Amino acid sequence: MKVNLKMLSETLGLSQTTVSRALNGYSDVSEATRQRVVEAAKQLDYQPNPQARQLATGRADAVGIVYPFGASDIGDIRFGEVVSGLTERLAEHKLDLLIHSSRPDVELDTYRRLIEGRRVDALIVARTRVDDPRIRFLQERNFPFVAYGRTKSKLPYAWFDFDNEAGGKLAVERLVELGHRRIALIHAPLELNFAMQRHRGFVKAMREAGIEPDPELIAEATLDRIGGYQAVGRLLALKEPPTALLVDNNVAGVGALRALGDSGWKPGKGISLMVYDGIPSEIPLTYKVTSVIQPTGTSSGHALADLVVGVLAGKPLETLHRLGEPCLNAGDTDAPPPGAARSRSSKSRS
Amino acid sequence: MKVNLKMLSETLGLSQTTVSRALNGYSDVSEATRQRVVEAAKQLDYQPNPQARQLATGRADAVGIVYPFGASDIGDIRFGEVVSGLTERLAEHKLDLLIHSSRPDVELDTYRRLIEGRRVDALIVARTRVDDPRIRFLQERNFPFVAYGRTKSKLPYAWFDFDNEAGGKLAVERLVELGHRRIALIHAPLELNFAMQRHRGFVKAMREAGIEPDPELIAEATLDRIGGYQAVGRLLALKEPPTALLVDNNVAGVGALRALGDSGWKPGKGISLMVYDGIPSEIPLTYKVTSVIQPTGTSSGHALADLVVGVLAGKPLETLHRLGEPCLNAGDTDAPPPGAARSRSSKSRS
DNA sequence: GTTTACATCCAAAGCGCTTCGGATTACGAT
DNA sequence: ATCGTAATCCGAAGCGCTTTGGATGTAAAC
Repeated sequence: MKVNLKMLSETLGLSQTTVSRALNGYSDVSEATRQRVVEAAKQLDYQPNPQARQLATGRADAVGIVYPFGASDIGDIRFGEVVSGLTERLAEHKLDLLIHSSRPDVELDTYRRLIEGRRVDALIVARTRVDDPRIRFLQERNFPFVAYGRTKSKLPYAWFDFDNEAGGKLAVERLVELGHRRIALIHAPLELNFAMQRHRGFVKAMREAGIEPDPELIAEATLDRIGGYQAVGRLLALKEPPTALLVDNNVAGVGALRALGDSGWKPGKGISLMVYDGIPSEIPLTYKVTSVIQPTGTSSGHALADLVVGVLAGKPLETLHRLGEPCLNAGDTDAPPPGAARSRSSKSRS
Repeated sequence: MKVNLKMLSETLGLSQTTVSRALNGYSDVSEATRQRVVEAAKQLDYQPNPQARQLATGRADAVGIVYPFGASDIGDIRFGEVVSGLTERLAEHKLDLLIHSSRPDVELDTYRRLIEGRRVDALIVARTRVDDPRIRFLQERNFPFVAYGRTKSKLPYAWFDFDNEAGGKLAVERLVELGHRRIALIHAPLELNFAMQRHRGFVKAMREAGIEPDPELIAEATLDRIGGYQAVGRLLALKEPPTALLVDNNVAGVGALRALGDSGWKPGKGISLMVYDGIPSEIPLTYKVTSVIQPTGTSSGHALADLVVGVLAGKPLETLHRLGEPCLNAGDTDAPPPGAARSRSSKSRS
């Protein structure tokens, strides 16, 4: 038989009020009784009924995330890790994660249902777009949320994102250290926030290195394998092809890798390759692609959870921003430009 | 201001009882009033408070799934799809999906928390093991659950699984049609349920085709890329190597593919390759690997959801089994055995 | 005209928890 | 003695819904 507050309080000879307050850490119950209560609760294996508590407090003790229906492309590889870190950290705050999926066209309906049905206290908006209707929707109703990725918005909101500009800079610096000057960027469409930021980081870093980026070497590629494949084809066909390649996402990166392979390229020789986010680990078996990687999915999940907790605690939104620091993950696809002295790269600072 | 049952019933001039019963489809309210009620509810945008309802009914209107913490290997690629299909179908029954993650060593604690905290009405046990403590745990407490994958258990339980034997048969039949007789199987450790079943299907199908499987051609491989890579190496080193290769999972399959590539193999020539589950679509760009594939993740999700609903409805567990039918997905890695007439394969029935 | 049987509707009692607004006691301060 | 204060504790009123056990009215059965 499930024990409830009433039973617990009766066996203790206390009122429900006191027991409840003792358990919830109120200050108007003596330390002695609190001990007794806690002890008895453990003894009887008392577990408060969440629904009753939620009804009384008006909270839902859950946060929601809407999963893009049927998605299995970019980001998915990491999604599991994010969920993992998220639920782990949320659990520490007694929050559950409610996951829903919906097709993009009815996404807002799903949001509406979750909000108006009071099933969640906050939402996490994944895969933000540059101009994101979901965020506008939530801001209009003043519903707590955390954005996973930034977006254009005048109003303050909590977000977690990667420092995409810094990542571009890391990549360029490394390639320049290797001796490259004709560095190409293959980037996703610039309406995507991350693409825009990475592009900006690339250009800025190039200029800081004293190299004016050659427009010819900046290739837009659709966010799929074919895009990367074709972009490499175009770049290799130039009269003066690049000596190094930076791909701003791993999906196009796979295509780029394949295109290089088809052209007889071998890792470590000829063109130097660097991919943002890292090629999914299943692919290269015999060598590793050098990449600019983000914090792990798990730590992103933790960060998101912390932000959610902050939002729910009513902290000012301006303070609720986290920027994940990218880092360089050296692989086997670094290569000096043709004719360069190898010494350049070995002199490089870590 | 959020409208509740009381307000709704007052504006209608009816009792809360009647309104509630009207909304919940009881038969003791006239069709006329039901119409009025439904209409008014829509008008006022009435949304019942789930917590209150749950408190009153004792249900949680949610099902839980425990996600293996930090997992990013096998199955993950599909996991998103499964979740997607699951939440979609569950939503039709007004059930939410609660997702938790936990490290394997504290998995049972997570289960206990979810159950005793009454946060969920049922659980989905993913990635079943042959002897699964989680299932024993749930059966002991008589808590509703659906297993995603079968397990050893005397007691009846609801499960969804693939017809792994049938899949092995499909594969073998196809290879035999192509003219192969020296067919190798690379399989995961047999303590894994799926591996055992697929192995059994392979052997059975071979015998039905009149071929006694050569133990030399059955290679166990660890469930990772290296395992597949090494297994292929061993097989190719035989005095009489196989002319066709069947890999029972896509993780080892990637390794096998790489091993073949390193040996100078080209798809469609030399060894015929077939992989269970299909190589993740990111990998081969210029050709497709022939594979035995399962129903999509989404449809698995649907099936799981249906089973959950069945369990909650109290249907006899013996009736709550679903077997996903595998099918052959023709790719470019089919190849006739050396010296065989091509006509064999073209004569094959679809 | 009285019964029986439906068909409709409703009052009130929970579900198990939180919390507001006191009550009670003890004790040094006045 | 009396008062003020602080420290503890508790009664009772919800939170918003479902559900039991009738009440009421009406039409068919006797």
